[in-house]
Amino acid sequence: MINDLRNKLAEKGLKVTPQRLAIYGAIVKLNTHPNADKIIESIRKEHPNIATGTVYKVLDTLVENGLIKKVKTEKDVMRYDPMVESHHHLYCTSTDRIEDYIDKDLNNFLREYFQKKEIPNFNIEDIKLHIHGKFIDKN
Amino acid sequence: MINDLRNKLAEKGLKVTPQRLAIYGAIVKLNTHPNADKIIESIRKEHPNIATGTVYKVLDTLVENGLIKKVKTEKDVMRYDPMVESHHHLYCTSTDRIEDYIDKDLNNFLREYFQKKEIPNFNIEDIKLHIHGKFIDKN
DNA sequence: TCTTAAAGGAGAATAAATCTTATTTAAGAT
DNA sequence: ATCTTAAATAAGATTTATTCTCCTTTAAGA
Ligand SMILES: [Mn+2]
Ligand SMILES: [Mn+2]
Ligand SMILES: [Zn+2]
Ligand SMILES: [Zn+2]
Repeated sequence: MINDLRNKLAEKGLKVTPQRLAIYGAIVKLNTHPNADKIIESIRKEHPNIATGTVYKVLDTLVENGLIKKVKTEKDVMRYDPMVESHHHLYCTSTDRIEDYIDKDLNNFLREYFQKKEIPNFNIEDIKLHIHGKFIDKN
Repeated sequence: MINDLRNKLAEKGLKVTPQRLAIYGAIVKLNTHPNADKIIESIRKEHPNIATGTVYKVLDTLVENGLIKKVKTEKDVMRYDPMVESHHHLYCTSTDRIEDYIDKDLNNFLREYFQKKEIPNFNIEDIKLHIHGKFIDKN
């Protein structure tokens, strides 16, 4: 998956740098839709000298090139997602946990639904569900 | 609608202050899911002396008491919504325009859909669609 | 190996939001 | 109508996430 990134960066004419690989690697490894701080914390173990500004810059670059996505939250902090295919999210209403929710059936339904029922004066490009609730696992 | 707020504040044991009325009134009047800055800009015309910190404080209070809602964005800034009944949003992908999307049929479908197809280890409380695309009006 | 534009490091700057403290005020009690 | 008091506000400092500036380093192609 890091090699995927190498290729995608090269394709786009972007330099393959250790910083970019580390940051992308951290987002994938953490697998928790981390924010910049969590990413920095993670990469500093192996690369103690990557600058904070670099992390934000790399995140922007990766987003602009479609290699990661931003995840919206109710807090004043952005989070990042290595899954670039359109999918939905489960938001915990009592913690900051965010998980992926993938549902092809639902996507198909939504596509058909909005093909029939057009929204006046609006051209849909993408639909994401924000599913709010509580995770109920043993811990 | 401002009188609604007076009552709701009183019900909750909160003081009815000019600041709270002005801020809530601005959100309703602007009708554009404004951010704190836009709200401040609007209220300062009539109430030039309301402090910035007060606006944020009041917004928090209103959110905590369910009188307004936060609206998530891809930017590092929170926006606010006077419509507290659960509804969906249209997000413009080229401007910061956000509009309400209300669709009872869709809500009914979603309720049924997720009654049948449960999400493992997750208890749904609310579902919001973020519909991304472009407004196509004449201007 | 050389060249060079792109990228990163360091730290200052900015913008949104929060916090602190003194002052004011809404609202209930007298 | 006045008094009392907890709640709310004003002002401005502070924090936090993010962005910017400027200089140095480096990836990648020649
Ligand atoms: Mn900011
Ligand atoms: Mn911020
Ligand atoms: Zn995701
Ligand atoms: Zn709305």
